[in-house]
This record gives sequence, C-alpha cells and structure tokens, in this order.
Amino acid sequence: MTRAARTRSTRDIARAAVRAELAQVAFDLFRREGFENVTIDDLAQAAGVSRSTFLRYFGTKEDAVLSAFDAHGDQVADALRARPSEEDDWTALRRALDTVMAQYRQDSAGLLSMMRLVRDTRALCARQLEQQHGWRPLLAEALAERGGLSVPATLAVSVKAAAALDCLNIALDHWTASDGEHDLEDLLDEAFAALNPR
Amino acid sequence: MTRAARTRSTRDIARAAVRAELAQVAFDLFRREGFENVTIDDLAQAAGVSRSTFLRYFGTKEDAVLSAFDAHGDQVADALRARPSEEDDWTALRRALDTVMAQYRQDSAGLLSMMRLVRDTRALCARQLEQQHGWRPLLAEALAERGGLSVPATLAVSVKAAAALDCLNIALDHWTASDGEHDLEDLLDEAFAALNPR
DNA sequence: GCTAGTCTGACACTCAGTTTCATCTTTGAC
DNA sequence: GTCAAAGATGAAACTGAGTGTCAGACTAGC
Repeated sequence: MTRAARTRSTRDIARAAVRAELAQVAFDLFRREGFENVTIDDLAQAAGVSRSTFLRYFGTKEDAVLSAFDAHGDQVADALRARPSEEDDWTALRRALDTVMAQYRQDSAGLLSMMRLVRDTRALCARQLEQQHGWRPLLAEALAERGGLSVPATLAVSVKAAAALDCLNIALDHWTASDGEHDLEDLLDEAFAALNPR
Repeated sequence: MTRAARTRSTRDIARAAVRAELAQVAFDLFRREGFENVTIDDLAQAAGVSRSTFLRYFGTKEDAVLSAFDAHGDQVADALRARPSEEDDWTALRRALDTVMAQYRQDSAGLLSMMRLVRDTRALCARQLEQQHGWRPLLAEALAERGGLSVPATLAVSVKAAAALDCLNIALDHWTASDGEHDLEDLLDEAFAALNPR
C-alpha cells in the first residue's frame, strides 16, 4: 500500500467517489456519441456539475477515460518487487503483469468496450501511449532494485520494461481486434515468447 | 525511391522548401523562447507568412518540430526489406536502424538540441511517441514480408518491431541525458543486447 | 459558534485548430 | 500569348480546450 493510500481522509474518499462517477458518466457519453462529439460542457452537464469542477477532477477529456488505468503502473511495479529474486527479469515481468491481467479478466466486456473506444480515437491512443510511457521508469526502477545493484535504472532494465509494456499493449491490440475471441493470457504469453531475452 | 518521391512536380519541390524553412524558423524560435511560450501567430510572423499558411504546412505546432523525423519510419522499413533474408529478425532490425543512425551522426549537435527540446516539452514527447507508434506497423509488415510467409503482420513481428523502436528511443534518451558524451551506436548496441530474442 | 481549509460555480481569457471565402499566382493546353 | 483550371495565400469568423481568478458555500476542528 502506498503512502497516498494510507493517509486517506474522508475528503479523499469523497473525492475518489466523485471522480469515479464523473469517469463513468464520461465513458458512457463518449461511447454513445463519440469522443470528439462530446464537449467538456456536455460532460459537466451530464454529470450535474460545472465545467470548472469537471476540469478540476480531470485535466483533460482524455484523462477522464484513461484514469481507469492510472494505478496500473504502480501495481505492476509493486508486483515486480514481490517476485522472488532468483527469478529472471523477463519471467518476473510476465508474472507481474498477471496483476493487471486479473483485473482485465474480471470485467473483460468493460475492457473490450474501453479498448475499442481508445483505439478508435486518435487523441485517446496518443494519451494512452503517454500514460504507459510513464510506467516504464517505474518498472525499470523496480527491476533494478530486484537486481540488488545499481538502483539508478540502467539502459538494460529500461529496455526490458519497455518491451514488456509493448507486449501487454500488442496483446491487448490483437485481443481487441479479435473482439475478445482470443484468450488474452495466451496472446500475452505469445508476445513474451516472441522476445525472449537471456 | 517511393512513388511520392518519383512524381515530384516543381510545386512539390517549392512546397518542401517552404516546409523546411518553416520548420527551421519554428525550431529556432522554440529553442530560444520555449515551446509553450511561442504561439502559432508568433511562428507565422517570424516566418513571414500568415497563420493560415503555417497551419496548412503543419497541422500542429508539434508537427513543425517532429517533421524532421517524418521519413524515418519508411526509411527503416525499406532498409529492413533490403537486409539479406537469411539474417535473423533482430539483427536485421539493428542493421536497418543504421539508416537513421547515419543521419544522426551527420548532425549530432542538431540532434542533441532537438532531443533536448523534445524531452523538455511534454507535448513534444507525447507527439513523438505517437509518431514512432506509427512506425511500428511499417516495420512489422516489412519484417513479415522478409519472413516470406503470412504478410498480415503477426503478433510476433509487431513485438519485435516495437522492441527495436524502444531500443532506439532508450538509446537516444540515455545519449541525450549524457549530453552526447556516450557513443550513440554503442548505446543502441547495448540496448539491443539487453533484449536478445531467439 | 467561529475560523480555517476545501469545494464549487461563474466568468473571463488565451490559444489551438477548423472552415470558409476572396484574391492572387502558376501551370498546362491551345 | 491567352486563357482556364488548379493551387497557394491571407483574412476572418468560429468552436472548444484548458487556465486563472474570485466569491460564495460547505465542513471539520476548536
């Protein structure tokens, strides 16, 4: 559990609830009308808050959608630290991704519609790339710590972290393209197998 | 040589020249004043054209900077197709990147200031991610063709293409962070070595 | 109840990016 | 050379994102 999660006041909980509600309203509206056909004013009105308030919770329209994945970077990094130290990096990365895979499996229909929305919207695609780009240093650092030596993330761990995230992404892409027909875990395994660093 | 390059009218050449000039003016201004402190009006005025014209050449401020890399995706994909078919994918990818590495080496000072500008500007970082994301399918397709079979890019070739692009990126990141002290080729080799798919 | 910190809505503002239209230049055909 | 078509430019209006400010309402702790 992170520091932010430990020190959680009543206000923080209320804020998180409002945030989740706004995100849900936004997602539904985007799905129904299309991302670029919905203005922030529309979102605010649909959610029953002012434009100002909406923009206080989410800096951009994109963030309202992608906030669903906000915690994933830290979650995977934590899972990575929890892997046995004798495990090789690539296997540890694959297993650490089980954390998010479990969440995906829990609501695969929701994930599918989310991924469709993201893939069909250039701005969301771009923002998602940026979001995942931010996870790379988290994974790289966790990987470096696991190695015991050299806490400042080296080039090698960054590359492995980036590649693992690509695998996740590409597996999700193929899964979405198949309308969820293929098994996501299998696709991820296949992606990891394509790149088998020693 | 691509089709677009073959059928090149006088107008196209003039357009390309204007485009290059605008990009240069924009780059200089961004470097001097900072990306977000320069408006499109400023750029247009500095270049002696109207706002409309500037926006016709570059859809966004970001594109004015990153147009410098526009051709790289196709170039690497072409280089990939030119590699001997007996070469393994990973080696072919590494060698195909020599195409862009040669261009970087030719003006490493320019590249360094460009990379610094990009890294220091969130919007440019994001747009660059998007740009490179667009290269992935190009490389994946070239890789698939090389393999002879299954022209529709499979998951495996996508993963390798993505990983190779990450290597390029991360090598550039470290090179930039070292102010160009390290040797870029060495960093790229190191990145490729960290991920050695069979 | 009072006070301090926080949340909210209203409003004004800047700027990015789109679209439309009128004008001017270039090109190619004759 | 002339002329018509196509392309390039500039001007202007417009939508909407995102920022900043401010005043009022709410809440918690004392």
